[in-house]
Amino acid sequence: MADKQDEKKITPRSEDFAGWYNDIVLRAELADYSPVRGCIVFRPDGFAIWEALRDELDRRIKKTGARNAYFPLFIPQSFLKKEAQHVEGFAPEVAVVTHGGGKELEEPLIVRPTSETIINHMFAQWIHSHRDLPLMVNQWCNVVRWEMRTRIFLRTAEFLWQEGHTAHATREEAERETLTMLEVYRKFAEDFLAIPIVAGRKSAAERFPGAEETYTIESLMGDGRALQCGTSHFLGQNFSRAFEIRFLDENNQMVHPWQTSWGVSTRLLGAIVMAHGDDQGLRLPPAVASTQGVIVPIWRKADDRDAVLNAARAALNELENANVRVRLDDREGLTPGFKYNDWEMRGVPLRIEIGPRDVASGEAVMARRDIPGAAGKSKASLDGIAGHAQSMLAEIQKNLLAQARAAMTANTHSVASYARLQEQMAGEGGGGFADIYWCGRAECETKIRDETRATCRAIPLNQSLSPGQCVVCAEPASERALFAKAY
RNA sequence: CGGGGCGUGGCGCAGCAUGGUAGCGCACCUGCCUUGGGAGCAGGGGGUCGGCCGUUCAAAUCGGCUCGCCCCGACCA
Repeated sequence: MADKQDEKKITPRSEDFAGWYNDIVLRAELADYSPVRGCIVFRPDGFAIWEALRDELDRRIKKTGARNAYFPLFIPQSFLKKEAQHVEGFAPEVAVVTHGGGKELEEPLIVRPTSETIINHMFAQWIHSHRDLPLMVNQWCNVVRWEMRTRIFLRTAEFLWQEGHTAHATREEAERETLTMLEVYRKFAEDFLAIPIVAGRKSAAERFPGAEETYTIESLMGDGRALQCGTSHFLGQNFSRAFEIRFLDENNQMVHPWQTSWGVSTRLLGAIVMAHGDDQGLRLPPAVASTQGVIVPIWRKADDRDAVLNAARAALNELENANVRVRLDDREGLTPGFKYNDWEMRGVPLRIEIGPRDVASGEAVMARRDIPGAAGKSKASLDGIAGHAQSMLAEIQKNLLAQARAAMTANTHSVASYARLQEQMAGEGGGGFADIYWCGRAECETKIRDETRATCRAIPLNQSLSPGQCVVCAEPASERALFAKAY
């Protein structure tokens, strides 16, 4: 019997984080492996999360003034080579199409790993005057990067994302745009995905190939490893020079525009799983859950059945009318216990249990996914159930962020010596964030990486600290940086 | 590419040392009975053991080769 139970359970998070993560993704039917190495299938429950996330972010992006467009999947190979750092960064992981229509192509096509090159090629033809600026486009698409090692959602050979590309008349305006989008991402991650974020600058080593500055929203997962959840790049004039984008400014001078690009990907699905999941399975923030609440009817005797189901349907109706995304699990032949476990695995934020006792008392049992076990159960009157559910969902949304933030805070350590840093990063698995003074030099960063496997995740914005000494070389350091082992 | 693990019904595994023609749990189908934390009983269907070659009267089991997957590392969103 114990064996039967164990088989149904997922790998405990504390025992094997990677195994736990894979179990949840597969068992909650978010995604499945595909016949193609490194590529995954997004199953309906997983894709629904992406759709919810995409719809919300799309609204927020459009509010900043960007509009959606679509550029081709294939890019002439020569385009990649136009920007020196860019080609160096991406060439090794690019898929190349050499044949089409039964013939070898005159010039091979690459499958986009990102679209700076082809978009800027088009920008060069669309931008002639300062009146054409700013030009702000965004596209939702797939990209391909031939990664050596893949992890479901976190790093797949093909992934879905949005990439925004903008061109501006002045450096200042482009820099402002970079930070505006970083803030859009930060708020989106925290308010919608309930994932706590550190917003900061990347070190030169971690910068996007071709960018002058890269900013990141970084988070910490349950195993103490950091995950880059989104990036916003200030490209300077690197691409506008490489692709000869020029315009006449107000002074009749021919100049290159200043540019940005920014993106988030389906990696965020992995972030949701890792930031919120527990040993029972997935825990979805109500905002992204396609099913926010599930009603489980319970009856013993046949004559209870109708009364229970009637009450359940009435509740369903009221909740639907209040725009709560709810469903009734009236599957026959399954015990309530099975259904509880099933919906908990799938991450549904709120469960509403209605049995004969509840019908008699005009109540329902509300079970919150964010608080496991009996502690998360309470009663609510069936009359006005929608209001109860809505306020409870709002609390769950807030609480998931609070829980994740508490975990991140508990795993962030201010470290004053190199020995302490090594200690924190020792052993397998993550070590959380090490908040250190760093002089900013690549030598010290490399030393840390080589000796602890931690890398610079972010140099947090808005620091108001007095200068200190680099934990590695003891030279003066004007800023603190967060180092961690990363996904 | 280096290290580790693994390929046997849909899933998880046993069988392999001492070769004899495949078994268990879950899931599935039918019926009865059940439903407040992963129900029970009975009866069913489904695999030729990743692939190839070899040894043998006989291979899931022995030998060789090969393909694939997962995990850890280097690369990266």
